[in-house]
Amino acid sequence: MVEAEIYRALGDPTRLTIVRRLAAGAPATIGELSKNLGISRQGARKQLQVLVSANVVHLVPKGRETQVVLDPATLQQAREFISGLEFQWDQRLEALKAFVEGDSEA
Amino acid sequence: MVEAEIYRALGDPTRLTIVRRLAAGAPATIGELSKNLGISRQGARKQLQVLVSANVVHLVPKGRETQVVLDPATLQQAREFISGLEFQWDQRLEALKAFVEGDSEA
DNA sequence: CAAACATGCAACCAAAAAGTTGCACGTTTA
DNA sequence: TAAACGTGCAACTTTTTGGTTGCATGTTTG
Repeated sequence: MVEAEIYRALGDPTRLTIVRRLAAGAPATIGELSKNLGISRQGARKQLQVLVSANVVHLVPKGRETQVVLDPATLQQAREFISGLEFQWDQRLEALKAFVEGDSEA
Repeated sequence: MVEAEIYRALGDPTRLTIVRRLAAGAPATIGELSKNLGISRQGARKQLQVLVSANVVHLVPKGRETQVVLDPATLQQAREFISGLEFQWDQRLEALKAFVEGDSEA
């Protein structure tokens, strides 16, 4: 069961920016990621925590700084769930089309 | 540019339930979709509006009732954006792996 | 036409979210 | 070891969100 939590985590401009930067290979310590988001470091940290709670990201403490790492499995899960919706939907359209075109053709 | 709005729309249990039902081929009038969500019809309508604003769904008025239809293009966009993130991330890991294993091998 | 139906809309409320400030604390490094 | 650095955490404020109730309005149908 895919949780709405995953999408909720991605559903905020600040958090999506963070995820984009991580995927693009940006620095990756909490401090670095917190820069240029237009909010305070503590504010950014709270957003980061939302991503952590949704397992979109996880934290790896190293000495005095903490590395932020993307969790590809969660992204995959989110993507596959959407694929599933699309698949079901397509099937419905196919069925409808067949019906309209004359399912019971001579 | 993919908007966080799409994910925000999916990021709520009630709204995700609505989307799931639509994809699965459930009835599809506002009234039908509003049932069994554990909230009032008006409450459900507000959630539906969020999906409409994010283009996850669109409404087709027919007489006194209104049909709710999934917008597959939006789902596709959401899925492809995630694919893009995964792709970038994979590339980074590949590059890192190559480097660690000895990029400059004799 | 009147009743039943499907829906829209605004006002209001409580809870959650987004962000801030202030301060504490372990880790490097000069 | 003192200062600088990277972080964590709690208290607080302001918006946003999720939900409700009440009522108005167009649409079918008996």
